[in-house]
Amino acid sequence: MAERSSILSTAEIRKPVVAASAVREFARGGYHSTTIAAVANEAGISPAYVFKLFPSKEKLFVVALEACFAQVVEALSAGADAAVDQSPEAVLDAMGAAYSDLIRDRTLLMLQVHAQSAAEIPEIGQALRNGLAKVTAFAQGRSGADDEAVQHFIAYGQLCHLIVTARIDEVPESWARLLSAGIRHPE
Amino acid sequence: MAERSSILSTAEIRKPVVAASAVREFARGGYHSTTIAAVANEAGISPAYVFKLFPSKEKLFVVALEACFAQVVEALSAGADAAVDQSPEAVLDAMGAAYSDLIRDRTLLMLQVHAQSAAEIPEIGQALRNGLAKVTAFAQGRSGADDEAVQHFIAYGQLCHLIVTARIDEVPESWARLLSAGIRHPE
DNA sequence: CACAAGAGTGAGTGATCAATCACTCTCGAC
DNA sequence: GTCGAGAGTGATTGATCACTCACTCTTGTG
Repeated sequence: MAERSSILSTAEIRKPVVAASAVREFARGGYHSTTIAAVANEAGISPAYVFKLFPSKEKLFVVALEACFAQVVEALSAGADAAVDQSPEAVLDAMGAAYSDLIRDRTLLMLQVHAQSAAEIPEIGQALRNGLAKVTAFAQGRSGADDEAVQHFIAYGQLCHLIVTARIDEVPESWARLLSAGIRHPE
Repeated sequence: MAERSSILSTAEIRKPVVAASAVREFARGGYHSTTIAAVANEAGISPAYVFKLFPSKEKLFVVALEACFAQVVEALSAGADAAVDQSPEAVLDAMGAAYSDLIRDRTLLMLQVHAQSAAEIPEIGQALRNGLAKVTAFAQGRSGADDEAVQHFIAYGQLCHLIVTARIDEVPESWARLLSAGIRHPE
């Protein structure tokens, strides 16, 4: 086989791959009801090896959440670059559209919701705050919008999370259409 | 002892009491990591008797969530009655203040967040949609505000949930102050 | 008193799961 | 070729938990 293609051991190379599996599985089941065996299975390795790569389930969730927020910031950044013009309003708008695209498959959105629910676990709460700090600071710094506009951006992001997790966009009643108005839906 | 003080059996009388214990315990731990034993303990009965009163953990959670949303609507109603005037803006504003008061102790808010995380369980998802339908329809009907204002009301309620669950209001950094600006905090 | 019906529980049971351990296998360096 | 380090796993373990069952206790009624 090719020589070790860098200074990374194969274990170090595998970590992000397993983390990606963890993102998907934790997004499906949440922290408490997702098993290490499920993540291992998704990654094609044995459960025992997951614990060789990560010290605990908690830490694995934290790594998955960090990967999630990194992808979110990356998507916002790409969206901002593609804005029709670089005014604060246009950039925030483009970021919103990019986020809508990103969460089309629900995975990254669900993981954030599950993290919120598990935030009483100190390391998870801290990882959640770190992620939100990155997203909020990036949205403000990149767009140059004022505080109020950024707060509005995040608030409607949270509304979007509610709509998707509760599948409100599949409800035809008027209260549901009211909540979903102007929000892009998955699929 | 006094005669059966109505047509209700003592089991029927106990159900709402146990449901209130379930609200508190599920709010603390979420659906998956809260045990029936914890709820039973909080209610001062045996775990076995919880299953005499409710058929399953799932159903108990649903009943707790229904109780939660009933209290929310009740609080919004009382808040609306106390509005400085009955214009849509003033009524929505008063409802927001009443909601802030209601969730001061985090319990009802956390339960909603945990319900969102457990919404993949069909009965819980349905109960969540039912609760949101009641809250949204009530907010619109009672205030008479237009769709956009009601959507804004719910979106900022969700932002409030994020701030409280992640304890963002305890973070002194600027991104956190930006998100928390103008939102009332617990305690 | 007798007894029926409901209130309430103690002691399980079977399943599940995070975490561990003792192992085997591969492969590059000498 | 042999040695050692890292990759990777199967088999367990100890704990937890939803749910069940067989049982006792109480109380109101005839």
